[in-house]
Amino acid sequence: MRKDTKTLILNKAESLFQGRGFNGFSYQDISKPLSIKNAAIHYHFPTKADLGVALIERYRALLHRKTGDFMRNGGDPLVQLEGYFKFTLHECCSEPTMVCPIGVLAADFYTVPEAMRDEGRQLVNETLAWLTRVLALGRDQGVLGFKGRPADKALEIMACLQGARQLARISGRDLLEAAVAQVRRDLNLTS
Amino acid sequence: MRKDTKTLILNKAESLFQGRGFNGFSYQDISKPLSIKNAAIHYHFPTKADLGVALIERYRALLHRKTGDFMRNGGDPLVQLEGYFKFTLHECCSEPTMVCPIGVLAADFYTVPEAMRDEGRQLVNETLAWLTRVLALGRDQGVLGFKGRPADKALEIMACLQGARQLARISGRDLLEAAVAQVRRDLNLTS
DNA sequence: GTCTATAACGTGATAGAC
DNA sequence: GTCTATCACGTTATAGAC
Repeated sequence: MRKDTKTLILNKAESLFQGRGFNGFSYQDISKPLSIKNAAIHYHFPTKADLGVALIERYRALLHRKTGDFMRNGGDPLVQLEGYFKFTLHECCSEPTMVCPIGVLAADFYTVPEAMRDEGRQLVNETLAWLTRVLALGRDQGVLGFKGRPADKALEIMACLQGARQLARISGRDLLEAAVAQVRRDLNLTS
Repeated sequence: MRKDTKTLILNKAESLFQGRGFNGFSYQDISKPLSIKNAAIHYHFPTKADLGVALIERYRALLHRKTGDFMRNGGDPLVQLEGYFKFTLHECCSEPTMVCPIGVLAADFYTVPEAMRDEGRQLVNETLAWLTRVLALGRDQGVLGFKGRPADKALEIMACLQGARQLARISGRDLLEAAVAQVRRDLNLTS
């Protein structure tokens, strides 16, 4: 079950990226625990910018896969919304003390290569567009209740989950679950 | 109208901190535009940790002053809520492209000295407690409508504003205003 | 593909003159 | 309170052997 070095580097870099920010880790932080040398990292990712872009690209691909999975489940908007909440709570980050890639990207935005910024913009826009469709469908079917345009509600929900993860990191991880519960309450979702 | 060097350093550091994160700027980034030397910064703030703590402390004091001002306006919960929205939209950051101190702190949390983390925890807890009181009062008076406990709604609102600022930075600044508008809509606030 | 060795630079920090 | 000069270290990155 061993993986190739490139994947091991990406995995380690990902947890460092989400744990300490793009400027909060160095090549040494990756190479030492993997028992390799810095030069090996440079072979796979010539510059740190290349590594950063690869990280965002991989996360974006993961999200594509996930929203695709949600969609495949009969297209039921409730199932899709549940999938999104579950992803946010348990899959978007390897540990509860991590910050999701979008949060890291936002904080380090102007210190990061333009290619990473581009990836981030697409990530945000795609997620908002997907969530807007889910909400519109749910309200049309009468299984979701909210005021205003679906696009605005989608923005509010995504922002809330995004911000809740920040607050949870600073002040206690249960804040994330409490925020999701309140979002569900607002949408007239029981259970 | 000239200010003392210590304040000038703090001002410059603040915009760098909110613009690039705690690990995204150096003493040179402060000293060069101010036409002073690095050693002058070390005189006022012996270590970068001291500078970071001073930044959070100052922001926390600003927020205390603001929530005090809100309270003084007759204690009307609507006025207080408006003040909070206005602060978030226009006063919490010097420019719309900045990230608020809490967002920066969350991203850099584990790379930052413990004293800064402590300040951050108090900042979050105090703000949530204040907002909870405002919401409870507003619902008791019948001028605000929401489901669930005031503490959960306060968390949701604060998280939403926090996250909206992130998304706005990545994908366009109008997202922040749109998110606030939706929060107001949810609370049955017209205008 | 991974290594050793090294370059070129920026970093936070300190000592001591003025 | 601010300066010059300097330190010890970590950083990203490259060249070339294996």
